[in-house]
Amino acid sequence: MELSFVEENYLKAIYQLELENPSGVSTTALAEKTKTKPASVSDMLKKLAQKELIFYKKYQGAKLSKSGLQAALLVIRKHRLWEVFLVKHLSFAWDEVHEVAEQLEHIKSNLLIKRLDQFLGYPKEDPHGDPIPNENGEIIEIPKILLSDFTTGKKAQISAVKESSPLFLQYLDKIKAGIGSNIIIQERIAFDNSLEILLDDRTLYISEEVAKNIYVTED
Amino acid sequence: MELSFVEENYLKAIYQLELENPSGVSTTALAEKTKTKPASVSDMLKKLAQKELIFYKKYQGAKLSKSGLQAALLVIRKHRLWEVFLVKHLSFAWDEVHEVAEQLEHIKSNLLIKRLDQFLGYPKEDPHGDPIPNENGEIIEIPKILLSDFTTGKKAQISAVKESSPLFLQYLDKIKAGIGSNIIIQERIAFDNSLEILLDDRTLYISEEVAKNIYVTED
DNA sequence: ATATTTTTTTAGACAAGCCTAAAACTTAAA
DNA sequence: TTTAAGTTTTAGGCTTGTCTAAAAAAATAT
Ligand SMILES: [Mn+2]
Ligand SMILES: [Mn+2]
Ligand SMILES: [Mn+2]
Ligand SMILES: [Mn+2]
Repeated sequence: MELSFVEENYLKAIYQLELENPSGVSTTALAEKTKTKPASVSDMLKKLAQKELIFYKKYQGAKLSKSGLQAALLVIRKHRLWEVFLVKHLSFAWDEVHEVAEQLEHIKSNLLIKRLDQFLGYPKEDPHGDPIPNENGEIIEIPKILLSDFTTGKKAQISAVKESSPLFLQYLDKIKAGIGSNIIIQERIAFDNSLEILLDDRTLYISEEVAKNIYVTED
Repeated sequence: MELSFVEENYLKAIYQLELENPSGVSTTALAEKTKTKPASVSDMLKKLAQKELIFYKKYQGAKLSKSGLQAALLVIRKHRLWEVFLVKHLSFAWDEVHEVAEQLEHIKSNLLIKRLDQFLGYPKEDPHGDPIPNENGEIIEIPKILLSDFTTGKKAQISAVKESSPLFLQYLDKIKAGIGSNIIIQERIAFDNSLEILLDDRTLYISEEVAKNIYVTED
């Protein structure tokens, strides 16, 4: 079944929201994510349900079906492969890729994505540390812990970022925090939940907001 | 001014038809090229004229304005750069690239196209021998002679193809004719205007139809 | 349990691009 | 020069995806 640009974006948005809220995705949340109004979302949910891409009963939120999930993951696969291409081969910074990848992810050509994957050397992760689904739409979600939830004193590495807005990523560049950086929480400041951290042997302070958008894996 | 996907395609189509018919492009020709109906073209011409991308008076055909020409050439630039990328880096055959490039040409990002150009080493021509416009939308149309119009007995090289459908390009692959191949017309067969040619030292026969879709430059 | 607030859906409209059928204009033929 | 044929435009409609306003349902508070 041939999906439109817009349908693909809705499926992707449902996938992302379902990760945070596995019980079902609400109309308002989806409207916010897709930058539309709830009324528009209602229309689209009806349409996607009719195409059996989602499970949906009035007033009860939406969930991806098998085929909807597959479609969403193939779009995400393309998005992330293009991000790798832009960073590795066109010297884009990691905060510059998302907007372009939002367009490139809708290009329809199986050959293209196959050859791109090959050209890139079958990468497993995108520049933000997110896993790249395989050609069957299967993904291995790596267990990630938010830095804000991590144990004080233990060694860890930055494995991904939750937020990937240019402003946030530029801030991380500024403090020289990237995927793979070593990190230890030295102290939690009770006053504002900010953290004193050791980042690749440099001591610095980061806000709770920042810590809530960095994923780490134990070393 | 932000152009839609569809508007970009119309401008490109007008550009291509204007090359063959500099006096102005007819509604029916444009409908054929864009695979729409003349009625739809009339609507769009009105819209493009209103945006000052074309000159257009009812019943009198269309011509690109300065800004319309620029816009068309920037789309063509992107199309051709992507074709080079697909052939040189993703090992696409020259008959497989056009369809994908039709999609990629509409991706909007100045940075992307700049970096792609750099990555490719600032190519001057696409895989079909067509010149790539520069970043200002300027193009140097190389003087090309159709093989069917070329002098018998003179040495020449294949410099471009007019038609670039997969079927035609696959036929050229089959007879091992590519951009840069050496070619001499040995004899014109009066009966059907077919040609006996010497192609890189092999003698073979090609139809008039084929000869009308190959451009050569004198050696 | 009832009332109030919030969320979701429906109703009705609109823009972009497309279509068919009919009218208007242009060109070619008689 | 009138008629016929071909081309182009207009009129009216359709689809996709969006919106605002109003109605309906669900969640929350009294
Ligand atoms: Mn992204
Ligand atoms: Mn990413
Ligand atoms: Mn092409
Ligand atoms: Mn080409």
